[in-house]
Order: sequence, then C-alpha cells, then structure tokens
Amino acid sequence: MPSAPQECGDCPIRHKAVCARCDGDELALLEEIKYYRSFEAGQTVVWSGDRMDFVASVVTGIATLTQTMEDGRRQMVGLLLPSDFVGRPGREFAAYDVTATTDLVMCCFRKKPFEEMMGRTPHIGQRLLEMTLDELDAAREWMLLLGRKTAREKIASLIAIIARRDVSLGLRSKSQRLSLDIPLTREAMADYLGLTLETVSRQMSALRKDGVIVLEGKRHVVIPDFDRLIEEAGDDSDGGFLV
Amino acid sequence: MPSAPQECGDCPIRHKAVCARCDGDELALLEEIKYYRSFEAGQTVVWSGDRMDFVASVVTGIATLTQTMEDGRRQMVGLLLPSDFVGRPGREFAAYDVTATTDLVMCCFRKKPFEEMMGRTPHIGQRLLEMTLDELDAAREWMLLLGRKTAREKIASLIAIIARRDVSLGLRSKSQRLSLDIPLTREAMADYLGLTLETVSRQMSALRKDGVIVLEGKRHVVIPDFDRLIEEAGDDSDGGFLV
DNA sequence: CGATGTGTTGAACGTGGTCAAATGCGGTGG
DNA sequence: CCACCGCATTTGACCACGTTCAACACATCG
Repeated sequence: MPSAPQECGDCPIRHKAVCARCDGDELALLEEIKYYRSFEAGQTVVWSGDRMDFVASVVTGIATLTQTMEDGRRQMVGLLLPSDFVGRPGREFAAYDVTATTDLVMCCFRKKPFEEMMGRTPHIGQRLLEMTLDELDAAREWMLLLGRKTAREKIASLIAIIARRDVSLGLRSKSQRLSLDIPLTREAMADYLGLTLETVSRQMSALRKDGVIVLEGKRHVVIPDFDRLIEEAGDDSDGGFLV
Repeated sequence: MPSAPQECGDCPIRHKAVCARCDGDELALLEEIKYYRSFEAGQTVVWSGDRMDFVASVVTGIATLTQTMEDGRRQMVGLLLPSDFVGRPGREFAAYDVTATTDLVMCCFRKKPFEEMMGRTPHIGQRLLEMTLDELDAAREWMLLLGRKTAREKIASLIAIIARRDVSLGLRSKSQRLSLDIPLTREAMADYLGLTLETVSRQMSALRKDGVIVLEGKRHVVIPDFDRLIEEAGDDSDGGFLV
C-alpha cells in the first residue's frame, strides 16, 4: 500500500489541487473532512453507475477514467495525474470507471460536507472552475487526436503529452536529454488513443525503427529530438507550452 | 441579420444561460455590460489565435468550435446551442475557430467587466462551473464516439443527439412521430464525427435503405422508431435521459 | 517447471478514405 | 420560361490503414 501524507502543509499538491486557493482557515476546515485512501496498481476505485459518496484529489500516482460499451469496446476519457480532481459535486452516481494504473493515493472528501463547504467558500468553486476549464481544453485536444490523427501521430502525441507533463511537474528540464516512463500498458495506451493494442505495439516499433524514439525496456522511452517528435505528432510546434 | 431581444426579462435563455442564477439586481448589472451581436449562417465569429475581448452566450442559432491542423484536417470540438457559453474568462486569445452554422445571435459581455463581476457575483461562477461540467461530460461522450464507434454508429448517434436536444428544448414530445432538421451540412457532420463527407453521405443512405431513418430532402429526417435508432447508435438504452 | 500476463510480429481482411464523376437543386440572367 | 452556373450531395471504383486472428517471445511467479 502506498503511504499517505498527513498534513495539508506537507501536501505535494497543495498549490495545484482544488484546495489551491484556500487560505489557512479554509484549509483547516477542509482538513477536518478529508481522509486518505490508497489503491494498488490495477485496482478499481469506482465502477460507472456506482453510488459515489465522495469527491477526491489525486495525491500521488495515476488513475484513468474509462467508458465501456455493452459489447466491451472501451475508451479512456480522462487521465488523472497528481492534483487532478475526481467526481462531480451534485452527482450521486459515478459516470465512468475510475481505475488506478499505478499505486495511487487519493485525498477524499465526503460529498455532502464538501458541497456545503463549496457553498460557503468561493475559493473552492473558483479553483474547481479553473481546473474544469483546463480539463475541457485537454478533452478537446484529445478529440482532435481521436477524430483526425493517424495511428503514428497518436502514438507520438501521447509520448509528447507525457514528456510535457514530466517537464511541467519539474521532473526534468526541457533542455536535458528527455527520457521518460510510460505509466500505461499497451492496452491502456490503446484505450487512450482509440486503437488496438497491436497497432500501438506496431507503431511504437515503427517510431523506434525510424529513430524518433529509443526504447529501453517496454516502458521506458528516450527522446533524442523533441522537435522531431512534435513534428511526428502533427501538432503545431510549441502547442501546449503557451497557455 | 437575425434580430435580437432587448431585455433580459424577455430573453429566451434567461433560465439556462450563465446568468440563470442571477437575481434581479445582478441581472441589472449584467444588463449594463451586455450587447448583442448577430451573424449570418456561415460567418466566422472568431478565428483561433485571435484576440477575443468578450465572452458570450448563444441566444438563438447554432455555432461550432473547430480545431484545424496545418494540413487542413479539421475536427469539430464543440457544438454550441442556445444558452451555451463561448469564451473563457481569463484567456486572452481564442483557442478555437468559432463559426455560425445558422443565423446566430449572441449576447456578449466585454471580458474585463465580466471577469470583475464574476469576482463579486458567485452566482455567475457557480452557474458557469455547472455548465462547464456538463460540457466536459458531453465532450467525454463525444470521445467515446470518436474513438470507438463505427461510421454507422456515429451517424445514428448524431441524429439521436439532435433528436434528444429537440425534445429537451420542448420542441416536440418523445411520444410523437419524431421528425427533425439537421442544422449541419454533410461536411460539418463529417467534422463533428471524425469522418469524410463521402462516408457521412454513404451511411445516411445506408440508414435510409435499412429503414432506420426517412429522409425528406437533404436536411430533414423522420425517425419511425427511436429505440431502433438508439440501438444503431450503440448507446445504452436511455443513456442521456437520466442525469 | 508450467502458468500467466504483457508485448511483438505476421498474414488476411474490411472499413473507411481517396479520387473522380454524376446528380440534384436553387438562383440568376437572358 | 428555360439555359446556365454554383454548390451540396450522392454514388462508384479503388486503395490503404488499422483491425482481426493467430503464433510467438519474454518475464515473473506459483
């Protein structure tokens, strides 16, 4: 089981999560209604349609939101990183499957008290609005990927997204030789990209053969030339860096 | 030019738009900073990357948000109906092309005063959060469509979406013989669905041949059996009716 | 060891894309 | 009234990309 922090003061997502704008007093109130839950890689947090009596922030690890059709076709519709928010105030049942793809720690708030607090504390709603607008932008970028990009472009885009995230989390600077772990199985990548896992595997091999990426093991990728990768992704250069 | 209403009291979107929760005083303040703009079908409202010094609500008509890649591939990422909100508080440049697909009237607010008012009037931010969360849900539904549905399912889904909207706007009851106009060209449908316009046309013909829909002219569709349509769309039955 | 999970690769197939031509419809002008 | 044009749409023929089905490689774990 991954371990959890205790105090909001120490919290690694303090300044990015839904609580980011809260002052000391507000934080103290939140601290009273919060509790941590941990999940191991592969565990399901909630199933679509289940009653969900909490909302939460991802503290560490990665979770996914997926939708499933009756015949089993699956599409990932959200990739939740540390500080991202799970659940919707005012909604009683989960709309998506939430799954831990790595070991995961979530900071949970019982829904009722959280909603009451939202009414009294504009800072929370303001921050949640900001985060939701960001997610909507990300979803729209994703729609372009799903609707119009080739398999090769989709793979390159995914790697670029992960690389940018690592940079923005301060894990490494842009100038260094870029190297990163893909925290997803080939199947999860396929669910993300609207492909089959075979196509994912083939295109990874193709990008490797063409020197766009270097594979070190199955999950570790080195990017010798980031601009080349962006080009392969079909994105406007620098898209995603300016806001 | 389509004509515009004058008073918030008469406004057809009064109780659904971003101003829905505002009381009389707040509405009076909004009334001072609002102005109407009209566009003819086909006109562009703003181009992606342009400076955008206003935010707005769609009053009547339909607009689209689209993203374009350098080589011209286009993906629609938003379909804006009456009461939907355009623009993002705090953002200076438009992130998407906004186009009027029918004659369009928008209720605009200059961005600066609107942002200031948001700070002082929680009702606006609250409502905007609600609307943004709804849009995010819609975007995720759309992602499933783009990533995993067949061309035939995509077409059936689009028709079902339009039909549901017409019902929810009270234009017709569910029990009646369903009949609706598609307010999009075949090309716009293709941009919406991540298809080519030829495939859209072919699948429309196929659904007609199989009796799922009846075409009366190019843009008017009769749905003899709504459940059959839903089945063709690959959706859970009743998906979208319960919230 | 075999069993299981994860990933790679190959061959055949089919859906949807591409390119091209034809059709239909509304508007404009002779 | 009809000829003509422009545009949206339909239809056809062919092709390619990504899927499907299958075999195989490799690591971890009982």
